[in-house]
Amino acid sequence: MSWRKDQGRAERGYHHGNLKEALLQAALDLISKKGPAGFTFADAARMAGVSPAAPYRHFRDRDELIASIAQRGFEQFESLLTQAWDDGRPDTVTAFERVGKAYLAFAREEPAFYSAMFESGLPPDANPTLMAASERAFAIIRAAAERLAALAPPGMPRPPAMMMALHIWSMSHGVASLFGRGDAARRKLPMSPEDLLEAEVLIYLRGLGFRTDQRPGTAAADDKPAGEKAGPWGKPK
Amino acid sequence: MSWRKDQGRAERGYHHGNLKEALLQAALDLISKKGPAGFTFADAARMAGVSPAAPYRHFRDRDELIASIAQRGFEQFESLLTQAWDDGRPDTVTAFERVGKAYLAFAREEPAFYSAMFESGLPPDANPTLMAASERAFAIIRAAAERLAALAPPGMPRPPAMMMALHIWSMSHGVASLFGRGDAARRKLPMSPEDLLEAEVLIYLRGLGFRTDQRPGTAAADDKPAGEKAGPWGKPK
DNA sequence: CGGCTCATGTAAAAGCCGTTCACATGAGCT
DNA sequence: AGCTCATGTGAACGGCTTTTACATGAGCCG
Repeated sequence: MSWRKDQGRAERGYHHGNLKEALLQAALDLISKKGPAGFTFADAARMAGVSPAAPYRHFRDRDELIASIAQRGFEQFESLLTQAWDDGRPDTVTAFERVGKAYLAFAREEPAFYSAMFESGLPPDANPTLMAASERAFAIIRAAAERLAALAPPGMPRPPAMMMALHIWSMSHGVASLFGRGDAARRKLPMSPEDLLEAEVLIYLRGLGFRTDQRPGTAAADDKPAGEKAGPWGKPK
Repeated sequence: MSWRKDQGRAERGYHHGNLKEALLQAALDLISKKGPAGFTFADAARMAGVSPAAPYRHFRDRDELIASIAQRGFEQFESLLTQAWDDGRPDTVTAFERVGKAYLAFAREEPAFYSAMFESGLPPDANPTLMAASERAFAIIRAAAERLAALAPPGMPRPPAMMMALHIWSMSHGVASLFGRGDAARRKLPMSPEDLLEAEVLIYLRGLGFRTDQRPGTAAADDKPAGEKAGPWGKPK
């Protein structure tokens, strides 16, 4: 936390100087505490130390603020996924799993962003730039699926890469939204969401012909027989 | 639509006679139109033709109304899933897929229920009876997973049935909540959500050692070699 | 430096919603 | 017939969203 005049409380001229940013920050705080429904425009204004009408100089209405947050969320999300994917290093499957973990980490650590992005109830077609940001983030998953598809054993029937990407996305989102957030969490689970998703993805990949019992440092050496070993699921704890 | 005094408009004594039910109906209408956030208590009262204070004779507050709807939703959901599962007839895998389709059908055809159940932002621990209803619905999926697990080829590593159930649930919920509702739908898709989920589940099951290229009328005959055939994905349309 | 202008903030008000409270009504029982 | 209590009403409070007219002062131009 480090704006110029802290918390907008004390000496602050007629003009705030950084209100737009302050409102976005305040909204993030409030959404993470009370969900996107519980957040109010007036609260954000109060938290920034301005009158309830001030935010309208920066956002057409409450929805536009939420959309801005969602947009910013998708950008951070894209950057996080890009980093996790790391262009498929050290090997495709490892990187792919890292993407799944990054997905859950984002949902867990940035619940406010995640809610704004996926649970705000905004019409996705209304905001072209928002939809574009969302698609850029999905493009990472899609690119990863593409690489994965190219690597799948031949002779197996194989779905289009787009479909694989959608599958992975739906698994990740399903786990995240049912079990993802620790704080105002949804349901209780005999294991961590991360473990749940990892096992799910590994089984799915095995269904595509990948051998997932263990992975070497590089993709090239990845061709041992299917294992009779432990599998991706630990003890239920 | 068939209450006693239609729409509460015309001659209606001081007492409504069926207000609780009318409010639930009205709320369902409104939620399906504007989402659980856009729904207002006052609107429901107006639609039932009573004063804004009347609903408080039947629900402690707005949240309790939504919780009632979620509860009712879980009950219908449970009944639908039970019917779809049909105790595993004619064979386990077929019945299992039917459950997945029923899941999506519910999300699509009862978006108001689905929203109230999964997207209302209600604290799930606050309503013990609601949570119980939710768990009864999940128990169907869990029972189906149990049967499926028993059928999985031995020699394969196999996750606990509970985990399988959670996997299936997360896939279904992920697809439903990302692509499920046709009306105020979320994202565009090159295929139907049903096809997407079916392929996803089939690949997952194959990852557990099931042969899913084609299914016979009964589970007993289900032991042909893995197919090199078309697979669960059609043309992308 | 003086003055203009326009982005940015304020105050006030209208309209809506959730919620509460005292009060009205009349359905059903005795 | 009369009582009672569940059910509905009206009015009121505070809070939220959004609009409108007005205030402020930062940045620019001469």
